[in-house]
Amino acid sequence: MTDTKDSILNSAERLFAERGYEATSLRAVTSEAGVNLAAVNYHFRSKDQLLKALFTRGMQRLNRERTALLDAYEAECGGKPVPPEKLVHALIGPMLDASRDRSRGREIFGMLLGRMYASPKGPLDDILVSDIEAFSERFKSAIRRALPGTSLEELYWRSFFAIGATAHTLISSRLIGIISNGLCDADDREAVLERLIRFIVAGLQAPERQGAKGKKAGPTGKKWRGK
Amino acid sequence: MTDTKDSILNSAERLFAERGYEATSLRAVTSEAGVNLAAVNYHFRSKDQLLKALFTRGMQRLNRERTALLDAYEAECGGKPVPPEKLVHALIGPMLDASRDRSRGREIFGMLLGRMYASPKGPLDDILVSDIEAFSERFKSAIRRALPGTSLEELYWRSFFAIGATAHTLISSRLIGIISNGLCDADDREAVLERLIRFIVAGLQAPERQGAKGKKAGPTGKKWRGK
DNA sequence: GACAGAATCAAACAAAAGTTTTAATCATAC
DNA sequence: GTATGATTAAAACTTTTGTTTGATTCTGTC
Repeated sequence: MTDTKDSILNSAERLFAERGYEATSLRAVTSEAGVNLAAVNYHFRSKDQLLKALFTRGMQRLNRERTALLDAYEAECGGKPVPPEKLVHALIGPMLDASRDRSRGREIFGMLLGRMYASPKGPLDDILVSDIEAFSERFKSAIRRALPGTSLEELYWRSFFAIGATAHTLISSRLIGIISNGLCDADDREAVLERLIRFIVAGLQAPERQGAKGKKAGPTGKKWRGK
Repeated sequence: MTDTKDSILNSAERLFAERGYEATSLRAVTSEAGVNLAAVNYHFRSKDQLLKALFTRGMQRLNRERTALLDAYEAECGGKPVPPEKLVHALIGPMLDASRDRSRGREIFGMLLGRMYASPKGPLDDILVSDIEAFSERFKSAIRRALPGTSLEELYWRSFFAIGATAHTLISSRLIGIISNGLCDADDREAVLERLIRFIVAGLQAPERQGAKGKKAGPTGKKWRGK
C-alpha cells in the first residue's frame, strides 16, 4: 500500500544526501524509485513537504537510537554518572552508524542531516530545532553530571562543536583521503568513529577559561595569546 | 573598469553564502550588484565559473592570512615549536575573522567555504583540495613539531575534525541561540573563537589510541566501550 | 459483479533559470 | 573627429523544474 511512498522516501533520502536538495529533481527521485512523477505530489504535497517528512522520519529514528543508547549506558552505570566517552557515543554514534547494518540507512540520513545543518535558514529550521531539543534535554542532564566542573554555556558550545565535527565527517570525509595522500582511510568507519569520539571527549574536557576578559595581543595586533 | 566585475563577485559571495549556490539565481546577484544580467556571462563564462573565481579569490586571501599568522608566530617563537593554541588560531582564526574589520568580508567567505565543504562532489573539489594543500604542507610541519607524540595520520584526522567544527560554527551558529534558550550568544565572535580554539586544542592533544584492534562490546551489542 | 475510493499514469502547464544574441554605449588611440 | 575594441543593455531562447489535470487502473466492500 505505502510501497511507493516508502520507495520515494528512500530514494529521496539517498539522492538528497548525495547531490543535495536543490540539485535533485523530482524526476530523478521518481525515476530511481521506479514510480510515477506525480506520485510525489500525491503522497506528499510538494517537494518541500517531502523533505520535511523525510527529515522527521530520520530524526525520530535517530533520537530513538540515541535515547536507547543513553538508557542502556545509564542502566549499566547504576547511579554513577555515565563517562563522557559513552555520552559522546550516544550522541554521535547513531549519526555515523559505523558498521551497524549494511543498509547504510542511518549513515545516509547522517549525510542528509549534515547537509541540512549547512543549509540556509528555511522552513526546516523548525523541525531541526524541535527535534534537537527532543534529545537535548535528555542529554543535557547526563552531560552535566559527567562534567560537573564545566558551565552549562560551555557545554552547549562544546556539544555544538562536536556535532559540527561529526557532520563534517559525514559529508566531506571523501576529501581527507586526497588531502592526506591516501594516508587516511575514511571507509574504516569504526576507526573513524573511535578517533572522532576521542577528539570530542578531549574537547569536552578541556579546561574552561577562568581569566579576566582583557584583550589579547599577538604578533601583529589582535590575535590569540597562548597559555 | 573592473567595477562591475568586483560588484558581481561581492554580491555573489554574500548571496551564495546566505542562501546557497543553487538557491541563488544570477538575476538575484546582478540585481543586488546593480549590473545587467548578461554581465555575469560576459565577465565570467558561466555561473559555475563565477563560483570558481569567487572561491579562488577567497581561498588565496584566506591562505595568505593563515600563512602570515603562522610566519609571525614562528618568528615569535624563535626556533622553538609554536604552541598548539597559536597553530590552531592560524588555521581557523582567518576563517572566523572575529572582530577584525567591520566589512565582514572574511566571515562571509567563511560561510561560503563551510557551505562548499558540505556541498556535493563537483568541479569545485579540485580547487578546494589544491587550495587546502597549499597551506596544508606549511601547517603540517608546524603541527608535527608542536605535537611530536601523535602520528601523522591522527593529526590529519584531528585537523579535519577541527575544520568541521569551525565550518559548522560559521554556518549554523544561528541555531545555538535557540537550542540553548538564549544562554549562548553566537554574536560575540571573539568569545566564540576562544571557545573553539580551546576545544580544538584539547582535541588535538588527546591521548592517541594504543591498545589492540580487538572488537568492542557495549550494552546492546556492538557499541563503544569506555576506557 | 458493481460500486467507491485510492492510487497510478501520461500529458500538459506555467514559472524560473542559465545562456545567447544583437544592438547601443563608452573608452581610447590614431 | 573617427574608428576600433571593450563594456553594457534589453530582449529573447531553450531547458529544466515543480506542479496540476484528467483519464485509467487497482483494491476492497456490499
